[in-house]
Amino acid sequence: MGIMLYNTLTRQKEAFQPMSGSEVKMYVCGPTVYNYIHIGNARPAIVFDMVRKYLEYRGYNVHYVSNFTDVDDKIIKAANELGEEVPRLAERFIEAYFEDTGALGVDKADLHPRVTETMPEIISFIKALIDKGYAYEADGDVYFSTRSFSGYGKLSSQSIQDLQLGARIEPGEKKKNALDFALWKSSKEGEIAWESPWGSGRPGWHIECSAMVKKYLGETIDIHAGGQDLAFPHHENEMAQSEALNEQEMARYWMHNGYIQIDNEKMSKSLGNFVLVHDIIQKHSPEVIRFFMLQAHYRSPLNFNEELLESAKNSLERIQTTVNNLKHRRRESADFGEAGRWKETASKHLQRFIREMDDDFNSANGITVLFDLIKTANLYLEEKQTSKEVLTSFLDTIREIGSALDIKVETSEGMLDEEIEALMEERVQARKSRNFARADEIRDHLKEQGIILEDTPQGTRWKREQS
RNA sequence: GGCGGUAUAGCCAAGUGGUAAGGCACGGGUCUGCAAAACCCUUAUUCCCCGGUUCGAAUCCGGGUACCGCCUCCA
Repeated sequence: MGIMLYNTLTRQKEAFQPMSGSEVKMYVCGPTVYNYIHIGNARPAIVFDMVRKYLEYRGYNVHYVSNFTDVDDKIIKAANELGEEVPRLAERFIEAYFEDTGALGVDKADLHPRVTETMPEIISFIKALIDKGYAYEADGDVYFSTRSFSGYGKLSSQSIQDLQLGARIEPGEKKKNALDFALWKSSKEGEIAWESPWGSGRPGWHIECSAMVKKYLGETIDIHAGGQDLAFPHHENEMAQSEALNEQEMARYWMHNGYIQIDNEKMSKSLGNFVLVHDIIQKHSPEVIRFFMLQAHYRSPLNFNEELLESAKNSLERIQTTVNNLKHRRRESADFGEAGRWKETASKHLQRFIREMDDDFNSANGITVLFDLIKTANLYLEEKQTSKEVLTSFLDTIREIGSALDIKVETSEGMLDEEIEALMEERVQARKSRNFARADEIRDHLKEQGIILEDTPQGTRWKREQS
């Protein structure tokens, strides 16, 4: 049946059908780089990375572009406060972004265009909008005239009249209509600026994405994604600009992820509950954070706090433990019993996983299937005789699902050093001679070093304790 | 005021007409030299409330309530 996805534009699930065969053009709005990213920024990074990887898993070739807003009011403000040059500050936080999202298992996009490197395209985009009568200059600023674009409001399903009520004109703005928005802003004395036909200034916020999408992916793309709050005004405005100029649909599918809350409250500076990824990964492993995020559907609101992370850690460990136990059993057991009724089990689970994920990237249900498989594998491990073939099918399937979601289903084994191996051997002898005091002493000693021993009918297995 | 989202066990979270997935935590049991891991049992007669439609609703309709978000360059 193929992939179904929820399209914000039509407010329903639709069959996913890219424009050209298996090629998918996907654009995700990236961060404004003036600080470390917080946990709310991490969600779109993670969920759309998941979407991308799942599409690839399903055989699509994804062209993935995500921008950096590396010049805007907030960056200028932050730079002033720190007494740092804008480009240096932006560069610093771009590096931090890659570091943080990389830890969370987010792959780099194929391209990460920056505003400052897209200036010629932005300027000609604006010029073309003025020429077509969709934008006007006012004293060095350029505004998009929302009234001139008939489709304005269709993404957020609001009428111009309703929007008008909430809109206002800030002091100093020279727009004709409160709903108009800046394409180009003239610079103040001493501010970082670029030359343009309207004098020196910098781009407005929304125009960069329109220019970048067109430059790097084309006039129409398949998927345009971002946080829910970007739907209005950011995406609405992007869409208006692009469709006014190109006279064709900007994106076929619009995807928006739900918000993250901290203890059921909005994360905001005034509440002082900002959680930076940079900080939280000092205390909780980034793999757990990714797993936690994917345990909820991407469009649902998601509450975040450390207890929830702790619980997610235990859940993930259940998977890792089973993988470890499967590996141990396959290694230690000389059994090659009949596969029997277990033979098809893993592949059936894999089919279920695909069915769930095909339904609007429901990673929550995908992970449930993984747990069902874990349960089945654990039951199989209770059998006296196990077949290597079945053990391998369980292991391979768990790994396949793990890699489709890019969650960490197995812990790194590392090498045991000689001292530890010697102690384990000594303990085997101690247990044989029923010297349990010594055996327990060794087990406790190793536990202090993060090595956990478990005795099974197939011998002693070990695993490293997770941080 | 306009637009939108969410309300399911102690906690998290699936489930859009067919009789409540899964995970975490808790309790009991099996296994074990003891543990650990695992398995088994137990844990929501019920899905925010009130009406309605239906043979049948957490799921559809009407009306409420609560919380959250957007309309303020905040993902």
